[in-house]
Amino acid sequence: MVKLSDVAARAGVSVSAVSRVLSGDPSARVSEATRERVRKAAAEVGYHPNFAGRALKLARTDVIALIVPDLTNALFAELTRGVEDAAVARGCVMLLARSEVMQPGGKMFDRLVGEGRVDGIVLQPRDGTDPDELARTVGERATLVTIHHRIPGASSVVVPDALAARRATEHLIALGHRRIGFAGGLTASPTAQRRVEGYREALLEAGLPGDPDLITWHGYREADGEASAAELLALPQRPTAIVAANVNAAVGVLAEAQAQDIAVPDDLSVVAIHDAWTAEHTWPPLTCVRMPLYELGRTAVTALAEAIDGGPVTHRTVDDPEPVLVPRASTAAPAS
Amino acid sequence: MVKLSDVAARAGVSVSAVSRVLSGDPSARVSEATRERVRKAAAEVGYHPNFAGRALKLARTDVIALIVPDLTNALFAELTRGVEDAAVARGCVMLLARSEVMQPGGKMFDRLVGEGRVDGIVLQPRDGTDPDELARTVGERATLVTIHHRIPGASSVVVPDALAARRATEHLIALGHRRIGFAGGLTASPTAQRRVEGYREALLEAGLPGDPDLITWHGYREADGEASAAELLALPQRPTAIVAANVNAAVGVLAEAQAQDIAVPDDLSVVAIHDAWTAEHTWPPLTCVRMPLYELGRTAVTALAEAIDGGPVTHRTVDDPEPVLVPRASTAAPAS
DNA sequence: AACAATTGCGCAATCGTTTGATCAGTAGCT
DNA sequence: AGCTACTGATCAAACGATTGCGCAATTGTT
Repeated sequence: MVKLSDVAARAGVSVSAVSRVLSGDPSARVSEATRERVRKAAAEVGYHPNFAGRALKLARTDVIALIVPDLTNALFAELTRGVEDAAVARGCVMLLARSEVMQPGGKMFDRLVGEGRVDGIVLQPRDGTDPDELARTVGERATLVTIHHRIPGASSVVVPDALAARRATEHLIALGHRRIGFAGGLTASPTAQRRVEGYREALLEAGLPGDPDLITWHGYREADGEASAAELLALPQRPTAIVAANVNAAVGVLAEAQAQDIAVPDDLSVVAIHDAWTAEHTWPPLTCVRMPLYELGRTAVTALAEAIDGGPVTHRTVDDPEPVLVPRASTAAPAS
Repeated sequence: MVKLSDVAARAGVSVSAVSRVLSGDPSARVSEATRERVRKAAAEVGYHPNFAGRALKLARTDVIALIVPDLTNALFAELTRGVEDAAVARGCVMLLARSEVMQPGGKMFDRLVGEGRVDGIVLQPRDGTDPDELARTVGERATLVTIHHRIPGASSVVVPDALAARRATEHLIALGHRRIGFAGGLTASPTAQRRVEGYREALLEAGLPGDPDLITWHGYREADGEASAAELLALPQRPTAIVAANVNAAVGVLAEAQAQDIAVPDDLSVVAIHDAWTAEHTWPPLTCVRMPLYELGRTAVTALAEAIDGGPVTHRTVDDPEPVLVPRASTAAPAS
């Protein structure tokens, strides 16, 4: 591994000079001729600053961790890209981890923050995580930004959930649906709460009755979508359309409809909040409301960087671009 | 951040003694009484060894990187779990990256290995990567284990692709199919080559003719599966069953069949190589051949650890557990 | 021409950990 | 008592990069 002193020897200067030149210290007093020789020498031997030495001296690793509940979820693809792009733009490396193994309070989380392996963490808490307990276990030890959730003492970033649910519902209303079901996440999930709120607003505004039976709280996974659909389709007065709180749940809704021989979209329209490539390949392809997840990731990194630099705790909502409806084949006017 | 000297002061001993006790140095000559005091002090102040200091001294980070083409692919879930479990068992942290941003030869890859951020890398090359070029850009700079591919000079681990394809094909033959299509990956992909080989073996053994028209080479993504299905279903003598080289491609096959109003499994059976939770939620649920991807991940870490410790380059095939057929609803006896 | 200010660069301490060398004290042996 | 052998613990030198400070040499000022 080529080090600073190798470059220094080759350029015929001291290590300090090399360090200053290569790190671009503006207050460094080094002649342009020397700078040139140093840069040339560094390039020739292929110098890269040793990570450990640098981290030790600077007490900074330029690593940020992104912890999500489930890496395989297509929804995290956009988020991950956003976080990674923003991290790279700041010269950081992104360390990605599943929250299953990287539970706050867990051994691995301890290592991450306790051993000073990361400068900060972007965390999407799992559904059902208690915010207060999370705040307690993280405490002062790590710089944290949460997404989709707010916990005391940490910055957070969310997407306009209510607006997205509203757009989805409005789309169905515009098509002529009057009995619209909602397949939501867990009751405890603040995201789910915001979404059902948007759904209710849209109904209210259209002068439609809000039947509580039409709202289910199962969760965000396929199986949860199936359960929601089963519940809604068993209703004496079955809905003609369903807003699913998430693409995965929507896939479950489609599966349950298929299993019950209910044609989509002829007998049942389905619209999902969030978009992902998986939505294009279901049958029928899913109408979605696309959320600014890429920007969510970027914003989270911005918030994290500010917090690391000692900035105040902030709570942001990503509202650009707005949630937008992506019409596909799973929605149509009701049959009747 | 509490450090060694803090623990030492609290226990009333030198830092060296603390270091030796806590790192469990067997050759250390420290009395049991002192050991106890040190451990107690460390626990009381919540000591974690500083990552940077340790890495600097030991020239080892205990971080391994896993680089895959696409994080959102459900197939990587098992692999990732395997790598992570094995890494944790060795006291390592896993850094996960998309190969898109972490291309060997790219800036980020350079930082990873050049700055000494990782001890080694488990890499799944993207389809179409030239092995020789990969070997050249990585060179001596990083300890590497590739999965699914072999490149000169690096250890590798693969799964029994031929056997899996063979099991899938045998399943269809047992159901009574005689005209079986193959929706393969890219021709350049060695994985795809091995799979088509297994497919051919099964046909041969059953005494069925191997029609080259029945083999397509589009790729592993949904769209590729659709293209493969379109090609196969347009054949004058259409196959009654298709072996898809991968779950995602199989989803594409299902979508294309739906689009053409071809009923699965009544008019067309579909079996996918690999299993993933997504396969349970397609319509109809996909019959799959489950591959030992978790073990692939574990084995890759074992191979990497050996290579890091200076062991020889090895090439392994994970053959325990064997590929096993998971029957679901997408396969049945042919209609005729 | 004398002095101050500035430029260009190197010295050496520092970050936290590990580890070979060292040293004082005690026990064992003759 | 005199010697060796061992025990229990400390000292100090690394690892590689950063940075405040100091020291010449040069330039600028009067």
